[in-house]
Amino acid sequence: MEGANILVVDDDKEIANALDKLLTMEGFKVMKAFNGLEALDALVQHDIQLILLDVMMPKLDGLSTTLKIREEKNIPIIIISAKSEDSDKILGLSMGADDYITKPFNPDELVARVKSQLRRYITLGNIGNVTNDSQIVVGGLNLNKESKQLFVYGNPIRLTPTEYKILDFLMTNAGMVFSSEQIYEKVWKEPAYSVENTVMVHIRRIREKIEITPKEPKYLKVVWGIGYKIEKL
Amino acid sequence: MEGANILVVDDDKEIANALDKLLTMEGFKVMKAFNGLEALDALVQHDIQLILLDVMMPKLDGLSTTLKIREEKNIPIIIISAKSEDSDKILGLSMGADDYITKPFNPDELVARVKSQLRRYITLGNIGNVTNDSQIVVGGLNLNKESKQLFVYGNPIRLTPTEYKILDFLMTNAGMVFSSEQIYEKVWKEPAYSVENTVMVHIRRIREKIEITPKEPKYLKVVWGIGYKIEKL
DNA sequence: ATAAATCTTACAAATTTCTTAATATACTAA
DNA sequence: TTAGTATATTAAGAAATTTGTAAGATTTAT
Repeated sequence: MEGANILVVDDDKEIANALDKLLTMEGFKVMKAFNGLEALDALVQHDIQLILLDVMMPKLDGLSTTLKIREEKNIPIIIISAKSEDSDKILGLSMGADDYITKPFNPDELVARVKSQLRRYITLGNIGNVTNDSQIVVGGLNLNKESKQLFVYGNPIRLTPTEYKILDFLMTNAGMVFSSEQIYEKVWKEPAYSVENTVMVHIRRIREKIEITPKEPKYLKVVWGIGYKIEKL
Repeated sequence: MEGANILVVDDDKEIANALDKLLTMEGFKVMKAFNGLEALDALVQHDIQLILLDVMMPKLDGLSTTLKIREEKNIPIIIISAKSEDSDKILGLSMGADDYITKPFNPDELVARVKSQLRRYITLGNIGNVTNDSQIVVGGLNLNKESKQLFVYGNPIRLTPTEYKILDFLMTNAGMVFSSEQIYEKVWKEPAYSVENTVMVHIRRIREKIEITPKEPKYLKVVWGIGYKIEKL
């Protein structure tokens, strides 16, 4: 955690400098940006592990910046703001921020919250360039495209290569429904001449692994909200 | 995220019930406990994804409970407390809590913070029982024991079962050096009768995968600081 | 009740992983 | 340097896993 790169974004240079000093003393490496655009730029240029983001800034404000960042990256964002009204906090958090601190803040509390966020981020093994699209979450399923690893409510499930490819396809197109031919052509990348039930069997095995309960909604046509259908469409 | 199990811990039953109602309305499943001991019990009994924890409670207070939980689990902990003094917040956060909310709280902000924590936790693919020692980091190697996934400088490497077991053993005992017999007995859990070079071959493949450079430090005796030695010890 | 769609099961083919063994290279000590 | 031992490499067959096929069972819709 020592040595983590923190980006401080605030148009008020005094505050930015104060934060810089504070965090540097704690052993972090600090970079500064003075508006949202600069922040976005810094993010692509450098390997940053946490962002402290002011709300009111010229060019691109903190909330919009948060939205932009979340399109790309998943790093912890702490919003710092003079607005202490609850509605602002809620707005900030719902836009993807991880914490919201109001000015004036207690320096020690800020440091504590920074460390808390970093601990979570780092503990979960995600320092680095984890972009948002490196994994797909649908319901209780979480497919990590990097490691080709599936989690079902947190429990790791070992997928065979084809099983992975099928789930990947279905999850990236969650909500849509496909015929087995469509799945076959997408996954095997070759025309499905005969209507074998190869895809079906794979689906069956996937269901078994992720424990689609075979009781209540018998005769399922989907895999947990992920489209799948055998008959022609 | 809908349907996540939340444990509410507060000895004040009115507050506990209010939180229950609030969170249930948001679509969460809520369980209640009325002191720290009950909370710890609930955690082993049920699959809980987030804890809301009061500080002042009989039997085992919130801070001590936080410490206890962190010995075992890594789930998000939000402390709710009447004490709004900064020192308390800092204490709570440094003990491993993920957020700290003071009473009286705005219900919407609380919900927003709960969702924020869950989003982070779930996004990172870790709903469930992620214990703190779920991964080992040695040098550029990062072995996730939960997902049995190896990362070499962030790049995921697919390990076969035996390769995983060997690396797991070597990395959990990083720094120590073992004979191939020792490794064999630990990993295969059966006595190494003959001195085959099975282990050696596996080590070879692991090295190949993690790209131990075969040039410079030729005739290696270690795998990146991880002990391994063939000759008898 | 019948037909179509979906599911289940079992087995054989294909592929991957593991073990063995034979051989090669590097180190160590006399 | 040379013999002896430790470590590496490679190849090939055995074992285990993954994949594809097909035949039959169940569910749904008509």
